[in-house]
Amino acid sequence: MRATEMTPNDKTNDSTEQKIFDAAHELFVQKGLDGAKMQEIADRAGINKALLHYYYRTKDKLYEMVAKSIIHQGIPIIQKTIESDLPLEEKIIKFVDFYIDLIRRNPFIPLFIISEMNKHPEQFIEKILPARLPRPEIFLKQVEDAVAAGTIRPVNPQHLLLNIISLCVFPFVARPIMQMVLGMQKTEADQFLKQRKTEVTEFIFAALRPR
Amino acid sequence: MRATEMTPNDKTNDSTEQKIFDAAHELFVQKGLDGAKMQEIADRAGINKALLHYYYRTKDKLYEMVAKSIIHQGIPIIQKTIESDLPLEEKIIKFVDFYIDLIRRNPFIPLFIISEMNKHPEQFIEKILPARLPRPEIFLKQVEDAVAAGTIRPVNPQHLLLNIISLCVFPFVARPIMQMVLGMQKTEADQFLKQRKTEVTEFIFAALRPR
DNA sequence: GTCTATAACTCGATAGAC
DNA sequence: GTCTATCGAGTTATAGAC
Repeated sequence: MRATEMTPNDKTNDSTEQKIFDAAHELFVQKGLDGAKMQEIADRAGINKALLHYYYRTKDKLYEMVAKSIIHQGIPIIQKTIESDLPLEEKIIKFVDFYIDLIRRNPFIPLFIISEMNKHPEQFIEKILPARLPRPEIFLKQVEDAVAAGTIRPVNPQHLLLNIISLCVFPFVARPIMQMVLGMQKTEADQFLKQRKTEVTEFIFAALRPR
Repeated sequence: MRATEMTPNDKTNDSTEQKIFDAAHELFVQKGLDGAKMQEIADRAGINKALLHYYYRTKDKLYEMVAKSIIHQGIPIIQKTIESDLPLEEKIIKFVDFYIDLIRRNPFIPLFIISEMNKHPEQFIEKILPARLPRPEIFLKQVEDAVAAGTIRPVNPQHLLLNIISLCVFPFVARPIMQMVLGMQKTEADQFLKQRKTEVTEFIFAALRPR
């Protein structure tokens, strides 16, 4: 009953423990802690309900592991980019590029994080979030400097960061509504979201162009 | 047991029925259909669990009423603005203004809609969404015309609409994460979000300025 | 390690007194 | 209309055989 002993090659490990974890990952992301049922997780993993408890003891513990892995997966790449010492323009391009790629590969993760954090804030902050989150100070300073140097239009650095993230993340989070309002089918929406990278980058740079 | 007979002056009606509705509203918005419990709703309303069923028969029916009222509350104002024949510039200003006001008054609503729509899509589309959603065609056409006339930079109209909505909505949806990453306290975050209206408007117009 | 069976519990819903 | 008491379905969790 060692849930903590992760084998090195996570990806192609089809041990029972891993199968359970993968099934749980899928269902928790889709339905949240309350919506996902242990029976369904067991079914999807192709094993018996009792085994879930054998490997992970409780639903909460299983959830905790899944949520942690989700959070810890995306953070380093964001962190590396935002905290790097690349020049501002390059940094923005890279950030948008990596971030949208990351979300396209895991489109349900942002909504999972946001809504679970709203529903179970204590649990999330205490048990799941890492000690060290990406620190935006370097980026904010770079923006200030660029404003002072006149290479970009005067903007509040924090609002700018928030704008960039909003433009990257929100369309994926609100995808079902977007499809309805813009009258898109699934494939059209896929196509449309694929264009976001260039569209967002252009939009941001246009907004930063000094007068 | 008439849940449909809403008294005209909804707001200052502290009938039992209304108290239940308000408590349910608060909890469903916060925790969603699965997370909210009837016992908790009863407690918050200061009445007994049995009364919930007396007035609203089932949890699903109660949820349906709450969700409908939420959806139907915001739509007309969005619709009026986006479908109006105001000139493009004014329309964008008004849209951002109304939209951010609406969300500031009901900061949990967008996340509620998005996540419930993801978790219970059939129920939401069939029972809760109104027959007629806001139609963006007029707006999209206006953008095309403005691009053709050279009054704004060439942009894809659909992406522009999505950008505007993203900039308005996302910061409120992701507020807890924003607070953590930017290291803000509640009051600071309030203050910061208050600035979004002008910040977003400026950002959009800067991005649309023709070269 | 994996399964069947079942205990223990949560929660939505109902019965019935007042 | 409102309450107490309780039922019954669905879920998490455990016991125990293999």
